[in-house]
Amino acid sequence: MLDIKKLRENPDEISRRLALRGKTYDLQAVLALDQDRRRLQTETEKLKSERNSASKEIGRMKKAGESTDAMQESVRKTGERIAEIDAELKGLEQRQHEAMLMIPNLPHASVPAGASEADNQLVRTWGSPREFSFTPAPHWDIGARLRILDFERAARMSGAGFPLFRGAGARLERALIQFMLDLHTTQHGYTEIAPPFLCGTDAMTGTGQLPKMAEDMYQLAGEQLYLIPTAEVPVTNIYREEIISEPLPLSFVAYTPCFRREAGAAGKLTRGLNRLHQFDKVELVKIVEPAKSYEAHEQIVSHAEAVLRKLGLHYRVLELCTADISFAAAKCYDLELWAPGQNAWLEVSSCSNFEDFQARRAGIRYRNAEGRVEYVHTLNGSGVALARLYVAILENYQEADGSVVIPEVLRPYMGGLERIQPAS
RNA sequence: GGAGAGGUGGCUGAGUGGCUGAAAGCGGCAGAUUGCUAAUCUGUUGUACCGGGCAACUGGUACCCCGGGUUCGAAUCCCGGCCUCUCCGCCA
Repeated sequence: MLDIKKLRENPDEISRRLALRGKTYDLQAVLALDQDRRRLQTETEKLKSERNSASKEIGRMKKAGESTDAMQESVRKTGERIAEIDAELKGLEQRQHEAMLMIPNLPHASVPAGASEADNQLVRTWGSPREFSFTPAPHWDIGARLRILDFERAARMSGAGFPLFRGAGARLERALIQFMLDLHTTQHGYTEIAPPFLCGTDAMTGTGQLPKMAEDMYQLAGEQLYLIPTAEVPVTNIYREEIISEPLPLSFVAYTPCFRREAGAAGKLTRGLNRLHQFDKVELVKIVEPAKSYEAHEQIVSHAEAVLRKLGLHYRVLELCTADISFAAAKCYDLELWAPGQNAWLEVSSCSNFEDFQARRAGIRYRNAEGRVEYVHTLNGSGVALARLYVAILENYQEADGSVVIPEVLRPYMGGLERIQPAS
Protein backbone atom coordinates (compact mmCIF):
# COMPACT_ATOMS: atom_id res chain seq x y z
CA MET A 1 0.00 0.00 0.00
CA LEU A 2 1.20 3.47 -0.81
CA ASP A 3 1.52 6.18 1.81
CA ILE A 4 -1.62 8.29 1.63
CA LYS A 5 0.31 11.30 2.90
CA LYS A 6 2.74 11.13 0.00
CA LEU A 7 -0.15 10.64 -2.35
CA ARG A 8 -1.80 13.79 -1.01
CA GLU A 9 1.37 15.83 -1.35
CA ASN A 10 2.49 14.56 -4.72
CA PRO A 11 -0.35 13.10 -6.75
CA ASP A 12 1.09 14.04 -10.13
CA GLU A 13 4.49 12.57 -9.44
CA ILE A 14 2.96 9.35 -8.15
CA SER A 15 0.57 9.16 -11.05
CA ARG A 16 3.47 9.52 -13.46
CA ARG A 17 5.45 6.75 -11.81
CA LEU A 18 2.47 4.40 -11.72
CA ALA A 19 1.84 5.05 -15.39
CA LEU A 20 5.23 3.49 -16.11
CA ARG A 21 3.60 0.16 -15.32
CA GLY A 22 1.53 0.59 -18.45
CA LYS A 23 -1.82 1.20 -16.80
CA THR A 24 -3.45 4.30 -15.46
CA TYR A 25 -4.86 4.59 -11.97
CA ASP A 26 -7.53 6.97 -10.79
CA LEU A 27 -5.83 8.69 -7.90
CA GLN A 28 -8.29 11.58 -7.91
CA ALA A 29 -11.04 9.27 -6.67
CA VAL A 30 -8.92 8.16 -3.73
CA LEU A 31 -7.92 11.70 -2.92
CA ALA A 32 -11.55 12.81 -2.95
CA LEU A 33 -12.45 10.00 -0.56
CA ASP A 34 -9.53 10.98 1.63
CA GLN A 35 -10.62 14.59 1.78
CA ASP A 36 -14.21 13.71 2.69
CA ARG A 37 -12.97 11.22 5.23
CA ARG A 38 -10.78 13.75 6.99
CA ARG A 39 -13.54 16.33 7.04
CA LEU A 40 -15.91 13.89 8.73
CA GLN A 41 -13.27 12.71 11.15
CA THR A 42 -12.60 16.26 12.32
CA GLU A 43 -16.32 16.82 12.70
CA THR A 44 -17.06 13.69 14.71
CA GLU A 45 -14.02 14.13 16.92
CA LYS A 46 -15.08 17.63 17.81
CA LEU A 47 -18.52 16.33 18.81
CA LYS A 48 -16.98 13.51 20.80
CA SER A 49 -14.82 15.97 22.63
CA GLU A 50 -17.93 17.92 23.59
CA ARG A 51 -19.70 14.78 24.67
CA ASN A 52 -16.78 13.67 26.80
CA SER A 53 -16.63 16.90 28.75
CA ALA A 54 -20.41 17.04 29.09
CA SER A 55 -20.50 13.49 30.41
CA LYS A 56 -17.87 14.32 32.98
CA GLU A 57 -19.87 17.35 33.99
CA ILE A 58 -22.97 15.18 34.43
CA GLY A 59 -21.01 12.93 36.70
CA ARG A 60 -19.98 15.88 38.84
CA MET A 61 -23.51 17.30 38.93
CA LYS A 62 -25.05 14.00 39.93
CA LYS A 63 -22.61 13.72 42.76
CA ALA A 64 -23.61 17.20 43.84
CA GLY A 65 -27.28 16.18 43.68
CA GLU A 66 -28.18 18.56 40.86
CA SER A 67 -30.66 17.75 38.13
CA THR A 68 -29.05 16.60 34.89
CA ASP A 69 -32.10 15.68 32.81
CA ALA A 70 -31.83 18.52 30.30
CA MET A 71 -28.14 17.98 29.89
CA GLN A 72 -28.52 14.26 29.38
CA GLU A 73 -31.10 14.84 26.69
CA SER A 74 -28.78 17.24 24.92
CA VAL A 75 -25.84 14.86 25.07
CA ARG A 76 -28.04 12.05 23.85
CA LYS A 77 -28.80 14.09 20.74
CA THR A 78 -25.11 14.77 20.23
CA GLY A 79 -24.61 11.04 20.49
CA GLU A 80 -27.13 10.41 17.75
CA ARG A 81 -25.40 12.88 15.49
CA ILE A 82 -22.07 11.23 16.23
CA ALA A 83 -23.50 7.84 15.32
CA GLU A 84 -24.69 9.18 11.97
CA ILE A 85 -21.36 10.74 11.11
CA ASP A 86 -19.44 7.69 12.28
CA ALA A 87 -21.49 5.41 10.07
CA GLU A 88 -20.74 7.59 7.07
CA LEU A 89 -17.11 7.90 8.08
CA LYS A 90 -16.75 4.15 8.38
CA GLY A 91 -18.08 3.69 4.88
CA LEU A 92 -15.63 6.23 3.50
CA GLU A 93 -12.72 4.68 5.35
CA GLN A 94 -13.55 1.28 3.97
CA ARG A 95 -13.90 2.56 0.42
CA GLN A 96 -10.63 4.45 0.68
CA HIS A 97 -8.86 1.43 2.11
CA GLU A 98 -10.20 -0.83 -0.63
CA ALA A 99 -9.15 1.67 -3.27
CA MET A 100 -5.68 1.92 -1.78
CA LEU A 101 -5.32 -1.87 -1.78
CA MET A 102 -5.84 -1.90 -5.54
CA ILE A 103 -3.01 0.55 -6.27
CA PRO A 104 0.29 -1.18 -7.01
CA ASN A 105 3.70 -0.20 -5.71
CA LEU A 106 5.76 2.51 -7.35
CA PRO A 107 8.57 1.24 -9.55
CA HIS A 108 11.97 2.25 -8.16
CA ALA A 109 13.77 4.96 -10.13
CA SER A 110 16.39 2.46 -11.28
CA VAL A 111 13.85 0.14 -12.92
CA PRO A 112 14.09 0.33 -16.70
CA ALA A 113 11.00 1.73 -18.35
CA GLY A 114 9.30 -0.69 -20.68
CA ALA A 115 6.03 -1.73 -22.24
CA SER A 116 6.26 -5.51 -21.94
CA GLU A 117 8.50 -8.34 -20.88
CA ALA A 118 10.39 -7.82 -24.12
CA ASP A 119 11.87 -4.72 -22.48
CA ASN A 120 13.39 -6.59 -19.56
CA GLN A 121 17.13 -6.01 -19.37
CA LEU A 122 19.74 -8.73 -19.42
CA VAL A 123 22.03 -8.10 -16.44
CA ARG A 124 24.44 -11.01 -16.75
CA THR A 125 24.78 -14.57 -17.93
CA TRP A 126 26.67 -17.30 -16.11
CA GLY A 127 28.11 -20.40 -17.77
CA SER A 128 27.35 -21.49 -21.27
CA PRO A 129 25.03 -24.00 -22.89
CA ARG A 130 26.34 -27.52 -22.78
CA GLU A 131 27.37 -29.02 -26.12
CA PHE A 132 25.53 -32.25 -26.80
CA SER A 133 26.71 -35.05 -29.05
CA PHE A 134 23.06 -36.12 -29.33
CA THR A 135 19.75 -34.32 -29.46
CA PRO A 136 18.86 -33.50 -25.86
CA ALA A 137 15.42 -34.75 -24.82
CA PRO A 138 12.83 -32.74 -22.96
CA HIS A 139 12.52 -33.66 -19.31
CA TRP A 140 9.13 -35.36 -19.65
CA ASP A 141 10.71 -37.95 -21.96
CA ILE A 142 13.68 -38.37 -19.63
CA GLY A 143 11.43 -38.67 -16.60
CA ALA A 144 9.21 -41.27 -18.24
CA ARG A 145 12.16 -43.35 -19.45
CA LEU A 146 13.75 -43.32 -15.97
CA ARG A 147 10.36 -43.95 -14.37
CA ILE A 148 10.92 -41.05 -11.97
CA LEU A 149 8.07 -38.83 -13.20
CA ASP A 150 4.51 -40.05 -13.67
CA PHE A 151 2.20 -37.32 -14.90
CA GLU A 152 -0.49 -39.67 -16.18
CA ARG A 153 -1.21 -41.27 -12.85
CA ALA A 154 -0.94 -37.93 -11.04
CA ALA A 155 -3.54 -36.53 -13.43
CA ARG A 156 -5.86 -39.43 -12.73
CA MET A 157 -6.07 -38.49 -9.08
CA SER A 158 -5.65 -34.71 -9.21
CA GLY A 159 -6.00 -33.53 -12.79
CA ALA A 160 -3.38 -31.95 -15.01
CA GLY A 161 -0.60 -29.92 -13.49
CA PHE A 162 0.35 -32.06 -10.51
CA PRO A 163 3.67 -33.86 -10.32
CA LEU A 164 4.31 -37.35 -9.06
CA PHE A 165 7.93 -38.19 -8.35
CA ARG A 166 9.06 -41.77 -7.87
CA GLY A 167 12.05 -43.60 -6.49
CA ALA A 168 15.33 -41.79 -7.09
CA GLY A 169 13.26 -39.03 -8.68
CA ALA A 170 11.44 -38.38 -5.44
CA ARG A 171 14.70 -38.47 -3.57
CA LEU A 172 16.20 -35.97 -5.99
CA GLU A 173 13.41 -33.53 -5.17
CA ARG A 174 14.09 -33.99 -1.47
CA ALA A 175 17.85 -33.72 -2.01
CA LEU A 176 17.45 -30.37 -3.76
CA ILE A 177 15.37 -29.03 -0.91
CA GLN A 178 17.91 -30.18 1.66
CA PHE A 179 20.82 -28.86 -0.33
CA MET A 180 19.33 -25.40 -0.70
CA LEU A 181 18.19 -25.13 2.92
CA ASP A 182 21.62 -26.17 4.14
CA LEU A 183 23.37 -23.75 1.79
CA HIS A 184 21.31 -20.76 2.86
CA THR A 185 21.36 -21.52 6.57
CA THR A 186 25.05 -22.38 6.84
CA GLN A 187 26.62 -20.12 4.19
CA HIS A 188 24.25 -17.18 3.81
CA GLY A 189 23.03 -16.58 7.36
CA TYR A 190 19.35 -17.39 7.00
CA THR A 191 17.18 -18.80 9.78
CA GLU A 192 15.10 -21.76 8.71
CA ILE A 193 11.33 -21.53 9.06
CA ALA A 194 8.76 -24.27 8.62
CA PRO A 195 5.52 -22.31 8.32
CA PRO A 196 1.84 -23.13 7.85
CA PHE A 197 0.85 -24.00 4.27
CA LEU A 198 -2.57 -22.43 4.65
CA CYS A 199 -3.09 -18.77 5.46
CA GLY A 200 -6.04 -16.51 6.14
CA THR A 201 -7.31 -13.43 4.41
CA ASP A 202 -5.33 -10.94 6.46
CA ALA A 203 -2.01 -12.59 5.75
CA MET A 204 -2.82 -12.84 2.05
CA THR A 205 -3.74 -9.16 1.99
CA GLY A 206 -0.61 -8.24 3.90
CA THR A 207 1.77 -9.49 1.26
CA GLY A 208 -0.42 -8.34 -1.62
CA GLN A 209 -1.94 -11.58 -2.96
CA LEU A 210 -5.38 -10.32 -2.00
CA PRO A 211 -7.55 -8.75 -3.14
CA LYS A 212 -6.14 -8.72 -6.67
CA MET A 213 -4.95 -12.30 -7.09
CA ALA A 214 -7.87 -14.14 -5.51
CA GLU A 215 -8.52 -15.99 -8.76
CA ASP A 216 -5.03 -17.45 -8.76
CA MET A 217 -5.32 -19.11 -5.38
CA TYR A 218 -6.99 -22.21 -4.04
CA GLN A 219 -9.43 -21.43 -1.29
CA LEU A 220 -10.81 -24.06 1.04
CA ALA A 221 -14.52 -24.62 0.80
CA GLY A 222 -16.31 -23.27 3.83
CA GLU A 223 -13.15 -21.76 5.33
CA GLN A 224 -11.46 -18.39 5.20
CA LEU A 225 -8.23 -20.15 4.30
CA TYR A 226 -6.13 -20.25 1.18
CA LEU A 227 -3.37 -22.63 0.14
CA ILE A 228 -0.24 -20.54 -0.01
CA PRO A 229 1.02 -19.68 -3.51
CA THR A 230 4.46 -19.01 -2.03
CA ALA A 231 6.22 -19.18 1.33
CA GLU A 232 6.54 -15.41 1.05
CA VAL A 233 3.05 -15.19 2.57
CA PRO A 234 3.50 -17.04 5.87
CA VAL A 235 7.12 -15.95 6.33
CA THR A 236 6.70 -12.24 5.65
CA ASN A 237 3.58 -12.26 7.81
CA ILE A 238 5.45 -13.63 10.83
CA TYR A 239 5.66 -10.08 12.17
CA ARG A 240 2.30 -8.83 10.93
CA GLU A 241 0.90 -6.07 13.18
CA GLU A 242 4.08 -5.95 15.25
CA ILE A 243 6.76 -3.46 16.10
CA ILE A 244 9.76 -5.73 15.72
CA SER A 245 12.00 -5.64 18.76
CA GLU A 246 14.71 -7.93 17.37
CA PRO A 247 17.69 -6.40 15.63
CA LEU A 248 17.40 -6.05 11.85
CA PRO A 249 18.04 -7.40 9.32
CA LEU A 250 16.07 -10.61 9.71
CA SER A 251 16.78 -13.30 7.14
CA PHE A 252 14.55 -16.32 6.78
CA VAL A 253 14.56 -19.32 4.51
CA ALA A 254 11.62 -21.68 4.20
CA TYR A 255 10.78 -24.71 2.18
CA THR A 256 7.10 -25.06 1.31
CA PRO A 257 5.00 -26.46 -1.45
CA CYS A 258 3.27 -23.73 -3.47
CA PHE A 259 -0.24 -23.95 -4.86
CA ARG A 260 -1.38 -21.94 -7.84
CA ARG A 261 -4.48 -22.25 -9.94
CA GLU A 262 -2.67 -20.79 -12.96
CA ALA A 263 -6.05 -19.95 -14.44
CA GLY A 264 -5.73 -18.98 -18.06
CA ALA A 265 -2.10 -19.96 -18.31
CA ALA A 266 -2.58 -22.55 -21.03
CA GLY A 267 -0.20 -22.34 -23.95
CA LYS A 268 3.52 -22.47 -24.35
CA LEU A 269 5.84 -24.12 -21.90
CA THR A 270 3.17 -25.76 -19.82
CA ARG A 271 4.19 -29.37 -20.42
CA GLY A 272 5.73 -31.60 -17.83
CA LEU A 273 7.11 -29.78 -14.82
CA ASN A 274 7.23 -26.39 -16.51
CA ARG A 275 4.05 -25.08 -15.00
CA LEU A 276 2.25 -26.76 -12.12
CA HIS A 277 -0.60 -26.29 -9.71
CA GLN A 278 1.67 -27.61 -6.99
CA PHE A 279 5.42 -27.22 -6.81
CA ASP A 280 8.07 -27.06 -4.12
CA LYS A 281 10.07 -23.96 -3.46
CA VAL A 282 12.77 -22.75 -1.10
CA GLU A 283 12.10 -19.11 -0.42
CA LEU A 284 14.34 -16.38 0.97
CA VAL A 285 12.81 -13.50 2.91
CA LYS A 286 14.54 -10.47 4.36
CA ILE A 287 13.16 -7.81 6.68
CA VAL A 288 15.49 -4.82 6.77
CA GLU A 289 15.90 -1.16 7.62
CA PRO A 290 14.72 1.03 4.74
CA ALA A 291 18.17 2.41 3.99
CA LYS A 292 19.58 -1.08 3.55
CA SER A 293 16.98 -2.68 1.30
CA TYR A 294 18.67 -2.23 -2.06
CA GLU A 295 21.87 -3.68 -0.70
CA ALA A 296 19.85 -6.61 0.67
CA HIS A 297 18.18 -7.02 -2.69
CA GLU A 298 21.51 -7.63 -4.41
CA GLN A 299 22.40 -10.09 -1.65
CA ILE A 300 19.27 -12.14 -2.18
CA VAL A 301 19.97 -12.35 -5.88
CA SER A 302 23.52 -13.50 -5.22
CA HIS A 303 22.25 -16.12 -2.75
CA ALA A 304 19.85 -17.52 -5.32
CA GLU A 305 22.61 -17.47 -7.93
CA ALA A 306 24.88 -19.42 -5.58
CA VAL A 307 22.45 -22.35 -5.78
CA LEU A 308 22.58 -22.42 -9.55
CA ARG A 309 26.36 -22.04 -9.67
CA LYS A 310 26.96 -24.87 -7.26
CA LEU A 311 24.73 -27.04 -9.40
CA GLY A 312 26.71 -25.98 -12.47
CA LEU A 313 23.69 -24.72 -14.37
CA HIS A 314 23.85 -22.12 -17.12
CA TYR A 315 21.63 -19.18 -16.18
CA ARG A 316 20.96 -15.52 -16.82
CA VAL A 317 19.79 -12.64 -14.67
CA LEU A 318 17.15 -10.24 -15.96
CA GLU A 319 16.14 -6.93 -14.53
CA LEU A 320 12.42 -6.59 -15.04
CA CYS A 321 11.09 -3.44 -16.66
CA THR A 322 8.36 -1.23 -15.24
CA ALA A 323 5.65 -3.14 -17.13
CA ASP A 324 6.70 -6.55 -15.86
CA ILE A 325 7.38 -6.15 -12.14
CA SER A 326 4.69 -7.60 -9.93
CA PHE A 327 1.95 -5.65 -8.20
CA ALA A 328 3.74 -5.28 -4.86
CA ALA A 329 7.31 -4.96 -6.11
CA ALA A 330 9.35 -1.79 -6.49
CA LYS A 331 12.14 -3.63 -8.27
CA CYS A 332 12.67 -7.20 -9.37
CA TYR A 333 15.29 -9.50 -10.83
CA ASP A 334 14.44 -12.82 -12.44
CA LEU A 335 16.81 -15.75 -12.70
CA GLU A 336 16.31 -18.01 -15.69
CA LEU A 337 17.83 -21.43 -16.31
CA TRP A 338 18.69 -22.83 -19.71
CA ALA A 339 16.67 -25.93 -20.60
CA PRO A 340 18.40 -27.55 -23.59
CA GLY A 341 15.72 -30.20 -24.10
CA GLN A 342 13.21 -27.46 -24.86
CA ASN A 343 15.56 -24.79 -26.15
CA ALA A 344 14.12 -22.37 -23.65
CA TRP A 345 14.88 -20.22 -20.66
CA LEU A 346 12.88 -21.11 -17.56
CA GLU A 347 12.25 -18.71 -14.71
CA VAL A 348 13.35 -20.27 -11.41
CA SER A 349 13.63 -17.25 -9.20
CA SER A 350 12.09 -13.87 -8.82
CA CYS A 351 13.82 -11.56 -6.35
CA SER A 352 11.87 -8.51 -5.33
CA ASN A 353 12.26 -5.50 -3.13
CA PHE A 354 8.86 -4.39 -1.88
CA GLU A 355 10.21 -1.44 0.09
CA ASP A 356 7.51 -0.56 2.64
CA PHE A 357 4.60 -1.63 0.43
CA GLN A 358 3.96 -4.95 2.19
CA ALA A 359 5.02 -3.59 5.57
CA ARG A 360 2.39 -0.88 5.34
CA ARG A 361 -0.30 -3.40 4.42
CA ALA A 362 0.75 -5.83 7.11
CA GLY A 363 1.68 -3.31 9.81
CA ILE A 364 5.27 -4.50 10.17
CA ARG A 365 7.32 -1.83 11.92
CA TYR A 366 10.51 -1.34 13.90
CA ARG A 367 12.18 1.37 15.96
CA ASN A 368 14.83 3.25 14.05
CA ALA A 369 18.04 4.65 15.53
CA GLU A 370 16.15 7.71 16.80
CA GLY A 371 13.63 5.46 18.52
CA ARG A 372 10.85 6.36 16.11
CA VAL A 373 8.44 3.73 14.84
CA GLU A 374 8.88 3.20 11.13
CA TYR A 375 7.83 0.66 8.51
CA VAL A 376 10.43 -1.93 7.61
CA HIS A 377 11.33 -2.90 4.08
CA THR A 378 10.57 -6.45 3.02
CA LEU A 379 12.21 -8.49 0.29
CA ASN A 380 12.02 -11.98 -0.98
CA GLY A 381 13.51 -14.20 -3.62
CA SER A 382 13.10 -17.77 -4.65
CA GLY A 383 16.18 -19.64 -3.60
CA VAL A 384 15.06 -21.34 -5.86
CA ALA A 385 11.84 -22.89 -7.21
CA LEU A 386 12.14 -26.65 -7.48
CA ALA A 387 10.14 -27.86 -10.44
CA ARG A 388 11.96 -25.93 -13.14
CA LEU A 389 15.26 -26.43 -11.37
CA TYR A 390 14.52 -30.13 -11.58
CA VAL A 391 13.78 -29.70 -15.29
CA ALA A 392 17.13 -28.03 -15.84
CA ILE A 393 18.98 -30.78 -14.01
CA LEU A 394 17.34 -33.55 -16.02
CA GLU A 395 17.84 -31.78 -19.34
CA ASN A 396 21.38 -30.53 -18.70
CA TYR A 397 22.73 -33.66 -17.02
CA GLN A 398 21.20 -36.21 -19.38
CA GLU A 399 23.45 -38.69 -21.19
CA ALA A 400 23.11 -40.43 -24.54
CA ASP A 401 22.12 -43.68 -22.84
CA GLY A 402 19.12 -42.00 -21.21
CA SER A 403 20.69 -41.77 -17.76
CA VAL A 404 21.00 -38.57 -15.74
CA VAL A 405 24.15 -37.70 -13.82
CA ILE A 406 23.61 -36.36 -10.33
CA PRO A 407 25.42 -33.03 -9.78
CA GLU A 408 28.22 -33.54 -7.29
CA VAL A 409 26.88 -31.23 -4.60
CA LEU A 410 23.71 -33.33 -4.45
CA ARG A 411 25.35 -36.71 -4.10
CA PRO A 412 25.70 -36.55 -0.30
CA TYR A 413 21.94 -36.02 -0.21
CA MET A 414 21.36 -38.94 -2.59
CA GLY A 415 23.16 -41.54 -0.54
CA GLY A 416 26.17 -41.21 -2.82
CA LEU A 417 24.20 -42.00 -5.97
CA GLU A 418 26.08 -40.66 -9.01
CA ARG A 419 23.62 -41.40 -11.75
CA ILE A 420 19.99 -42.30 -12.24
CA GLN A 421 19.87 -45.22 -14.69
CA PRO A 422 17.03 -46.31 -16.94
CA ALA A 423 15.27 -49.43 -15.72
CA SER A 424 16.76 -52.41 -17.53
C1' G B 1 -16.20 -32.04 18.73
C1' G B 2 -17.91 -31.59 24.42
C1' A B 3 -17.12 -29.17 29.47
C1' G B 4 -14.70 -25.44 32.29
C1' A B 5 -11.30 -21.12 32.90
C1' G B 6 -9.35 -16.94 30.74
C1' G B 7 -7.75 -12.89 27.06
C1' U B 8 -5.63 -5.39 30.32
C1' G B 9 0.45 -1.40 28.21
C1' G B 10 7.44 -4.57 26.30
C1' C B 11 6.43 -8.26 30.61
C1' U B 12 3.94 -9.62 35.45
C1' G B 13 -0.52 -8.00 37.25
C1' A B 14 -4.67 -4.56 39.74
C1' G B 15 -9.04 -2.66 38.25
C1' U B 16 -17.16 -4.55 38.00
C1' G B 17 -20.17 2.04 35.12
C1' G B 18 -17.77 8.56 35.73
C1' C B 19 -11.99 10.37 40.05
C1' U B 20 -8.50 4.94 34.75
C1' G B 21 -4.85 5.78 28.93
C1' A B 22 -5.32 2.76 32.74
C1' A B 23 -2.54 1.23 40.05
C1' A B 24 1.80 -1.46 41.47
C1' G B 25 6.11 -4.13 40.24
C1' C B 26 9.66 -5.59 36.46
C1' G B 27 12.12 -4.08 32.13
C1' G B 28 13.74 0.30 29.01
C1' C B 29 15.48 5.45 28.86
C1' A B 30 17.48 10.06 31.39
C1' G B 31 19.63 12.25 35.69
C1' A B 32 21.72 12.05 40.78
C1' U B 33 24.73 9.35 44.03
C1' U B 34 27.80 5.57 45.91
C1' G B 35 34.61 2.97 44.99
C1' C B 36 33.28 -1.70 43.17
C1' U B 37 31.19 -4.43 37.71
C1' A B 38 26.34 -3.47 40.63
C1' A B 39 23.14 -1.12 44.16
C1' U B 40 20.13 3.13 45.74
C1' C B 41 17.19 7.47 44.73
C1' U B 42 14.45 10.81 41.28
C1' G B 43 12.13 11.53 36.79
C1' U B 44 10.43 9.42 32.36
C1' U B 45 8.53 5.50 29.33
C1' G B 46 2.23 2.79 24.24
C1' U B 47 0.09 2.93 19.20
C1' A B 48 -2.84 4.99 15.26
C1' C B 49 -5.40 8.86 13.09
C1' C B 50 -7.17 14.22 12.60
C1' G B 51 -5.67 19.42 13.45
C1' G B 52 -1.68 23.40 14.67
C1' G B 53 3.90 24.34 14.18
C1' C B 54 10.01 24.46 9.85
C1' A B 55 10.86 21.75 14.15
C1' A B 56 11.54 20.12 19.48
C1' C B 57 6.52 19.95 20.40
C1' U B 58 1.35 20.58 20.98
C1' G B 59 -4.59 20.31 20.94
C1' G B 60 -8.14 16.40 19.97
C1' U B 61 -10.12 11.45 19.02
C1' A B 62 -9.78 6.26 19.22
C1' C B 63 -7.65 1.81 21.11
C1' C B 64 -7.73 -2.65 27.86
C1' C B 65 -8.55 -9.80 21.86
C1' C B 66 -12.21 -8.46 17.56
C1' G B 67 -17.27 -6.84 16.09
C1' G B 68 -22.06 -5.21 17.65
C1' G B 69 -25.43 -3.38 21.71
C1' U B 70 -27.14 -0.80 26.44
C1' U B 71 -25.98 4.20 28.67
C1' C B 72 -25.51 11.21 29.28
C1' G B 73 -20.92 8.21 30.10
C1' A B 74 -18.06 1.31 29.17
C1' A B 75 -11.64 -1.84 30.30
C1' U B 76 -15.94 -2.47 33.59
C1' C B 77 -22.87 -4.47 31.81
C1' C B 78 -25.28 -7.49 27.44
C1' C B 79 -24.85 -10.33 22.59
C1' G B 80 -21.83 -12.61 18.66
C1' G B 81 -16.99 -14.14 17.06
C1' C B 82 -11.75 -15.36 17.47
C1' C B 83 -7.77 -17.11 20.32
C1' U B 84 -5.21 -19.43 24.66
C1' C B 85 -5.13 -22.89 28.79
C1' U B 86 -7.13 -27.39 31.52
C1' C B 87 -10.04 -31.88 31.28
C1' C B 88 -12.77 -35.39 28.07
C1' G B 89 -13.51 -37.45 23.11
C1' C B 90 -11.26 -38.29 18.33
C1' C B 91 -6.78 -38.66 15.70
C1' A B 92 -1.15 -38.41 12.53
